[in-house]
Amino acid sequence: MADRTGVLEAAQRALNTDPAASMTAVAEAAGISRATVHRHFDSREALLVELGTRSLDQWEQRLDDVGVEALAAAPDAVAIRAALETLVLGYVDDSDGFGFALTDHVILASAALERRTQVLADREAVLFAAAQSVGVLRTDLPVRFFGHAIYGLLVAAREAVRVGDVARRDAGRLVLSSLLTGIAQP
Amino acid sequence: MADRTGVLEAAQRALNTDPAASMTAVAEAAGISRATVHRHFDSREALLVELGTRSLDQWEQRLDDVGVEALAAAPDAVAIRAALETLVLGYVDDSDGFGFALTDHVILASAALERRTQVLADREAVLFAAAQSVGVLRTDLPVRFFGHAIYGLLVAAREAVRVGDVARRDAGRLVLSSLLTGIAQP
DNA sequence: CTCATGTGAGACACTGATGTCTCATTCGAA
DNA sequence: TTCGAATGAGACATCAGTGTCTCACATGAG
Repeated sequence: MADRTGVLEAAQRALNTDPAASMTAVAEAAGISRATVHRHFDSREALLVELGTRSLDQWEQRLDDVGVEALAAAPDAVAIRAALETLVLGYVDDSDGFGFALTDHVILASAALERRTQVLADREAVLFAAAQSVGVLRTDLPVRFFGHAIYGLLVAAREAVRVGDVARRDAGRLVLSSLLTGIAQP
Repeated sequence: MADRTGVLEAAQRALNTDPAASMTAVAEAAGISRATVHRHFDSREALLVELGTRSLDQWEQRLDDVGVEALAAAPDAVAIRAALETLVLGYVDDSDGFGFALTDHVILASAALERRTQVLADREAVLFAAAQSVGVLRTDLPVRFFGHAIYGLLVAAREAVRVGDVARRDAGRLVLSSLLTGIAQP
C-alpha cells in the first residue's frame, strides 16, 4: 500500500468517509507513515488535485468510450439515447469512488481542475446538443443545464446511498430514470 | 449590522462566497469586530449550527405553508400536484440564501441538525406518499428517493447559477420541470 | 555479507484559526 | 451631563494541521 496508487486509493477511502481527513488520517488509511505520504505528495493540496485529476480522467474516459464526437457527427436518435444511458450509468459507477470530489471545496477551488472541468463539460454539451437535435433531449431546456442536472442527481444518489435510503445497486436505475423521465407519473 | 441577525446574514453571504470563511471574514462581512461576533456566538460551530437551524426553519415553514398533513389526509391529485410545485419553487428561492448549507460539511456533521433533517424529510415523505397514491408521483421509485432528487437538483441549480450557465430567475422553472418530467423529450 | 534504498518514528518550526481577555472608546438612555 | 452597556482594537494562549528534517532500522539487490 506504500506506492503512489495505494496512497491515492487510501486517500479516496478516507476522504469519502471524512472530506476533511488530514494527512495523518490518510497515512493511517494507507497503513504507512505520514512521512511516506509526503514523499509521494508534496502537499495535501497536491494529493487532492491528483485525486481530482483522476476523477476527471474517468469522466473523460467515459466520454471517449461513448464516442461523443462520432455521435455528434452522425446523429442517430437510438444511438444517442443509448449513449446517454451508458454515460450516466458510468458516472454513477464512478461516483462510488470519487463521490467526495463532487462537493470537495479544495478540489473545486483548483483553477486547473476547473478549467479542465469546463473543457469536459463542453465536450459533453456537444452530445447534449446533438441529442436535442434528434429529439432525444428536450429543446426547451438550455444545453448547459443537462450536465448540471446529472451532477445534481449524482450528488443526490450518493447521499441517498449514504443514509441508507437507496441500495447501491439501485442507484444507477434511479438516477437514470428520474433524470430522463422525471419523478411525476406521466 | 451588529445585532445577532445582522451577523447571521453577513455570515450567510460570506459562506456562500467561501464555505471555509473564517470568523474574521464573517466579522468583516458584517462590518464589526471579531470580538463582537464572538459575543453573539461562542464558537464558529455554534454560528454554523444556528445558520443550519434557520435553513431548516425555512424548510419547515414551506411544509407548513403547503399544508402537508391536510393534503395527505384528504388526497386530491390537483391540489397535491400544485403543492409539490409550490414547495419546490419555494426551496429554490430559499436556496438562494442558504445554498451553502446544502454542502457544508460542518453543518451536515451536526447530530442535532441531522436528526431534525430526518424529521422534516419524514414529513415531506408523507406528502410524497400521498402523491404516489393519487397518481401524481411515480410508484416505481422509492418514496425516500424523491427528497434526495429535489436536494440534488437544488445543488445543481445553485452550481449552474454560480457558473453563469443559468439565470437565477430561470432556476425555479428548470428545477421543477426537469424534476417532474425529466430532461428527455417525451 | 554489504551497501543503498526506502521506511517509520518522531522532533521541530511554522501557520492559520480559534477562543479569551483587557482596556479604551463610543453611544445611548436616564 | 452622566453613567452603564456595547463595541473595537488588539494582545494572548492554544490548538490542529502542515511540511521539513533527522536518525535508526529493515530489506533486498549485488
